Amino acid sequence: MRAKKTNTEIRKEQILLAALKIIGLQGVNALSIVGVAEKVGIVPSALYRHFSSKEEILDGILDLMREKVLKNVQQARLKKHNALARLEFIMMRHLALLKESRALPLILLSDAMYLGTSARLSKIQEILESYLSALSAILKEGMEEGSIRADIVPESTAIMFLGMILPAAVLVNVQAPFFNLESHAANVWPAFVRSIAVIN
Amino acid sequence: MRAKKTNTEIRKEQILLAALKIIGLQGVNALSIVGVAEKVGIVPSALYRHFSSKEEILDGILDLMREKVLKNVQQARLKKHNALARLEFIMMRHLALLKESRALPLILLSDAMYLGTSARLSKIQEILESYLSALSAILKEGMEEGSIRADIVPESTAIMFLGMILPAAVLVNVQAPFFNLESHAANVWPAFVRSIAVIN
DNA sequence: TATAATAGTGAATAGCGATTCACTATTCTA
DNA sequence: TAGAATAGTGAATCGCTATTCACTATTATA
Repeated sequence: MRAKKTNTEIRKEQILLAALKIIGLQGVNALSIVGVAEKVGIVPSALYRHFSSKEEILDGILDLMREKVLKNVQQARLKKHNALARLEFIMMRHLALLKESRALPLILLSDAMYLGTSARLSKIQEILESYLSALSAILKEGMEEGSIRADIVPESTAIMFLGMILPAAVLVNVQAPFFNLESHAANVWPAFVRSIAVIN
Repeated sequence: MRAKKTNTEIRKEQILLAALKIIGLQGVNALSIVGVAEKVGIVPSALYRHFSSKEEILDGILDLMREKVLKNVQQARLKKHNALARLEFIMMRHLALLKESRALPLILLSDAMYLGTSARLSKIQEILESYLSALSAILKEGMEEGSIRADIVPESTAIMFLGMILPAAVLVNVQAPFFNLESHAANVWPAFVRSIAVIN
């Protein structure tokens, strides 16, 4: 049966979401045009009405990811009002993101992603850099506030912050249901605080 | 011209090393039988005299990686005699490993790896688990020694330790020559120590 | 409502990559 | 040194996947 004719804007969204689901379940390499089309409910060739190539779909997914990640950072700024609270908020949100879909880490870690066009590599660079520099900015503010030690290196500390999330992502992938994100967060956060906070 | 007839044991090694180089340069997905055969200097079909399938090559590579990683841990036990020194040694060795070849992280993070056979998934689980439990063991010893705080959770701390290395691996891949592993180590290690060491 | 624009279809193509196989050359060993 | 193993070769196959295209159905618009 023929699929209902649907506006490109909507189909584009559907396609990206379908692709995201597939990636979350089976990784970037398992992403195929046929698979995506099936999930959307159209025929593979119809997909080319909305995206001119598979590459373009991957680019679109990266844009989605950028939004999700940076939105968390903005939210932290709005909802929390000191450096440590903001960082904790971001950490919790990111771990939650992991639970919701494994797609994000699979994408950022996939060789398929940064071995494609060089345009895609720079897109990934940009996402990582803006994320890390947002973290650095929060850290610097904390240093000025006096809540964060003056002798840390913000850039490296931002990477350590990532270090609470990335390994969790890997373990979620590998140990599947046995790895407990909540207790990971509960154990790891105080240790991180200890290494950067000023002692009262 | 015909390749010299060479003993299987030697060829197996050559094949695994060639595969490793390709992975380090271009990722797991770029690994092809043709590519490996070319690098070894034989014809693709000849490869099947030594490995019955591509899967078997991937398995072989995992075994290599297990050795490399666990050797570092053993060396640490031999050469250093307290928990913190051992951990620092392992960290430095692993960062050095990253410089030598980007293959290891690309393998452990590749969806291609753990979306293959379930046998391979359990192999990866085993490597990760034995690595993490070796770290935990060192941490526990440190707690008994009195050099490491009694209120940390060894298992989570082991994951945080990984958190110094994994993000570095990603940044090496993404930012290529601009990311400085040495200064990363220099900045990150004292912060880690601060979060786990007993203050004198 | 006529018609232009838009979206969907199915068949065909093209290329790549893993694997098989019959055959040949080389090495080992009895 | 003869013959059995062993390793290498090139051609062929097979399946998978992205992409194209001519055609059709549907929607929007003038």
